[in-house]
Amino acid sequence: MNLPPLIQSFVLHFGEMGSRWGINRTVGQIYALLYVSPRPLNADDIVEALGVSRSNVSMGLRELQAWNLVLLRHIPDDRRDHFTTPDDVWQILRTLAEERKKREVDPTLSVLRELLMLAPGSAEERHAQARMAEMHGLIERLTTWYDDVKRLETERMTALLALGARVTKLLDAKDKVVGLVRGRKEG
Amino acid sequence: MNLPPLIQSFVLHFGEMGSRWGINRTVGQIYALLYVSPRPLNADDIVEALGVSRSNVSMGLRELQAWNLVLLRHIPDDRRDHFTTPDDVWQILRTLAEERKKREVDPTLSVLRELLMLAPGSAEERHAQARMAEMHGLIERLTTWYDDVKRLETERMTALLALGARVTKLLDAKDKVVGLVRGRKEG
DNA sequence: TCTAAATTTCAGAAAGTTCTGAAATCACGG
DNA sequence: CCGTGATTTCAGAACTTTCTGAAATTTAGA
Repeated sequence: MNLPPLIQSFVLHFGEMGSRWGINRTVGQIYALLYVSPRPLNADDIVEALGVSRSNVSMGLRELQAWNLVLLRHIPDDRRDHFTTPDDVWQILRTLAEERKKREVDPTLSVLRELLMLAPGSAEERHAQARMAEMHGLIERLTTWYDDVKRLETERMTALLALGARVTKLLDAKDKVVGLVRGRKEG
Repeated sequence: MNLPPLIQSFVLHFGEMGSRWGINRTVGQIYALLYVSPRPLNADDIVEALGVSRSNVSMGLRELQAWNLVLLRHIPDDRRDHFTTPDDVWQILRTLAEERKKREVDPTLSVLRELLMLAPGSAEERHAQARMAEMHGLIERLTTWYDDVKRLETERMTALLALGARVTKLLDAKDKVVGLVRGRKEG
């Protein structure tokens, strides 16, 4: 590996965290490298920077493309494929959330739905099904909320984040106003 | 493995998903089994239900305890340790979020902070640092929001979820009211 | 304190994954 | 439609993780 110290530390950290994030070391390193690079890199640039085999880089880029985390760019007068990460970190976050949901949540949701359709054959199975229903309900609420919120523009998203838990104060205020209006109409 | 079909499907699914969630097959299966079980189980119950070795169950339970995902219970007149999962699925979700943050996010946040303190040695490093700053800013916003929201009681949490993206309408309404009040005071 | 059941530890076997170099395939310019 | 360079595929080597059975340790009651 042959990189400026600051970048090397960042790349190595992403490599180490890779396994916790469900990707392998090389994939993590490739992503990190592309993320901080000021210009698109081709596969050989990555081979040289990280000191791994050409084929490993090829497989890593393939996986990152499957995750929609890198973009293929073409440089004029250069046949080779070049890669970057999207500039907008919010967009990256959205992509990451979307892909993780697809891989880590959706399959479970669909298994739960299937199992909840079956008739329980015993008290034990009836209890199990009740627990599955609780889990299904929770996940469904969360994903519905997520589907809703993911469509917000970045600006509204940040406004929401900045509000934090104070959002519930707003909720209380709304309830009060609604109460007043009702009172006036009905009274 | 010797389980009613409905429960077996659930347990097998959790085993398969385990690797995507950063836990191993046995750990996933143990958790699933405890989650749907109507009463606390001891290690031998789990060995029998899942058909894995006693020591493997011991290690799995150990890991689940490290994740705070199972509770140790004692049954009167029985020396053996028994295990359950918490009843409240919201509590489970909170625990899961907390643990994942601790393992998957916090280390990166602290590495980013460190690297942002260093003086860049070149234009390349300066650019890299700017990218790291963007990432750091995003993660910090998100974790601050999370720290804020995780303290909400379940009821308020569900209210917030139910509102979904409509929460931003509320935000607009608030801005309008604030504007009105300001206008009155100043005008 | 002693005993026996319960639990944990640990070294090595089994299983799974990541990585490489060599060969195959692809695709562009002539 | 050929030659060259870019890219992908793939079998097996290297490495990592998971799992087991045996031995060691812990624990609760006699």
